[in-house]
Amino acid sequence: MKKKTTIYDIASKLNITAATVSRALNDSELISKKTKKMVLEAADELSYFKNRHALALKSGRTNQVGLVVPFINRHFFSNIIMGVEEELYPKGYQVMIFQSNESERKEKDIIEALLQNQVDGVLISVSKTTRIKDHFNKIIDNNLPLIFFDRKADIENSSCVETDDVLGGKIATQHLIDQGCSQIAYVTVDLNLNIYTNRFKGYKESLKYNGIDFRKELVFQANSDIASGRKVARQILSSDANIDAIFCSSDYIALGVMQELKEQNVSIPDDVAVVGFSNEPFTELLDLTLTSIEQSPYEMGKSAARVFLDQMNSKNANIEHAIKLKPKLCIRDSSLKNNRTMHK
Amino acid sequence: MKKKTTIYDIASKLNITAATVSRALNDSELISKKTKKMVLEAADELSYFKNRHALALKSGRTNQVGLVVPFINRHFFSNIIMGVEEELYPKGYQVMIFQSNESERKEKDIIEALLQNQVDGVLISVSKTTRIKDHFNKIIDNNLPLIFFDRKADIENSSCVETDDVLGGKIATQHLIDQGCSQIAYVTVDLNLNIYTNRFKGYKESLKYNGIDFRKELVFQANSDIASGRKVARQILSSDANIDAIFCSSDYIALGVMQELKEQNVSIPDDVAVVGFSNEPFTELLDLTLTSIEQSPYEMGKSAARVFLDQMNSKNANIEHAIKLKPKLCIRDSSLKNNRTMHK
DNA sequence: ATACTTTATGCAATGGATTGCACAATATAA
DNA sequence: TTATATTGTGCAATCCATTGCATAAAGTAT
Repeated sequence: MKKKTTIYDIASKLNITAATVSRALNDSELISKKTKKMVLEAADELSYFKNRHALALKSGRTNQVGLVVPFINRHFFSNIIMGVEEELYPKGYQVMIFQSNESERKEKDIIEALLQNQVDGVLISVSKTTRIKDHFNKIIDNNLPLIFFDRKADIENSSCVETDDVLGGKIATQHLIDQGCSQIAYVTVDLNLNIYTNRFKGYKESLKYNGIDFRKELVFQANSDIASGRKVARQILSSDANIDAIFCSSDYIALGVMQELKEQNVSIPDDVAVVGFSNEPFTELLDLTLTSIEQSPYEMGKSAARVFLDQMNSKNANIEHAIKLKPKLCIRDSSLKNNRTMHK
Repeated sequence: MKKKTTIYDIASKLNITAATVSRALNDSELISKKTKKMVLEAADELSYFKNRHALALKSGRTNQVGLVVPFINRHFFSNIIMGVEEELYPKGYQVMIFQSNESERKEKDIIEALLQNQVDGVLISVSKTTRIKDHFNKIIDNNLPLIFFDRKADIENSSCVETDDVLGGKIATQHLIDQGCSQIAYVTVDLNLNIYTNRFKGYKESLKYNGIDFRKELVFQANSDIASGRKVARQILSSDANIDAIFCSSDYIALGVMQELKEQNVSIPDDVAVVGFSNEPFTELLDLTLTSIEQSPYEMGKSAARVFLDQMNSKNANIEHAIKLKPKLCIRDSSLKNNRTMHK
């Protein structure tokens, strides 16, 4: 069982003090070149490396930030992680990644652990089930930057980075209208969640802007999965609503919808155009590629990381930032009507 | 700027010593119930939490493990992370996740950082570009468990968990043969990488086992992407090889192949059956779903985590484990011939 | 050669929690 | 009441690196 090498080991080997070794290792100008060289060589020989815990204990800073997401293995979140990492790693920060599994309990535990770790800040996307917010306030109480991304909680002195979902809803709807559609069904997920109410809002605003009446009977509800998409497609087809487009607030719903429409011999996009939301990787791998709204998770991660850095550098953890990222429309086959068709 | 609460703060508030506070917080039986209660209440009031760095410094243990993957946002790796996390989190370990970006340089840096963090062990999937292995030996030198998963390096006293790729190649090929195919084209990626040579080996072994001659001209090379898959499909179709199946060592190649075959009006699976490898999420989302080999990354993560725990518990970090996980065949439309067809 | 800089190093405290040993306080036995 | 357990706390060292202050050694000026 080999003991770890410390500066004391180096010091005693060279018959000098730990203080000198420490200074030499940190390239202090107080130390002669000769000694520095000696120390560096001895350090290498003994395969020494700094103990970050001793450093953290002494300095109170760790150069670590906590990053909490509901699930690591979702396309959206894993790309946010990428963005955060790539922004923070070059600045010397280590990113500690945790997943809450959408559990309030685990989220609390994680934040407790992060505080114990004395992290320099926390970036988090709130779990769906979280109702209390003591744990967030603890972060603020400790004077640490707290940055929410995608899903926020209402906490004073915190910052947030999110997608402009209203705009997302708008541009998707506008696109369908531009393609000549006017009877646009809307499929929403849980309207208790902010992101979905906002997308819905965008849909309605866009209709209004284009002078199209909003029809309540064109709004349907589903879960964010394929089976639910198929089911809602059947509902839509069997209703009297004579629709020419379906805007789904989730790509998985859109996929289910497309599968069902195809089976029922409804032609996409000519009979019915389809648009999804989130731009999941599969959207462009399908035979009939799916138009969708890109939320740029990678950019969101970078942006959140930059907000963190800002707050750190300005010494004032309390400046609040609120950033809304513009979503982008990715037009694909499911909604792009053939020009010849349009000219008829 | 609020200072962090320490046991000394609690101690002075209660006119007792830090030692007593420490014991009370750790529920030592040396401390009276009355004192414990006092301490617990004061701790809560001052919103105290332990400083993990002080703990780590004292004990030399951190209950943290390092997890290094090439990229976090790959389906395969993010699910490995899930597996590791779910196995280790309940045991009180924190998993520090890092990505090497397939860079040897970054991999080295990360391991240096992990050692500085005094992690209790390292789980890693080696970057493609890594040639040197000093950094791995440093881990072993420090007597820490080193567990490779999916991609290993040849390091003494380390363990590894990997997919039995030979078996994967075999079962995919056997399946195609069972479907009545005998002229099976094989598309490989870089044959310098272990996983691909092993899959190829499985393909050949299976042919032999079934008494089918291996034909060199049925082997093609491609990169693991869609465009490359389309290209290789064109090559295959324009060659004289009269094939009835294509086994691709990557799902992305298989997707490209299927797209191209469809465009050229080759019927799948009746004219040509197609099988991929890795069971990417999109395989079951396609119109024509793709048969593929599932490598169970989640299980791989769990398994790697268990190996780590084993090594920790046996006090002997040096026992080597070598685990091969059995891949599973996921049969879908791209290879499953209609029974009626088969009976003809 | 003496006084004064300049340069290089050492000493010792610090950060927060733990823990072996010592000791005080209380309880029990004689 | 005195001797002996038993129970509850305190003291002080430890883990490792940093850093203000003191001091020794070498160099320069007079």
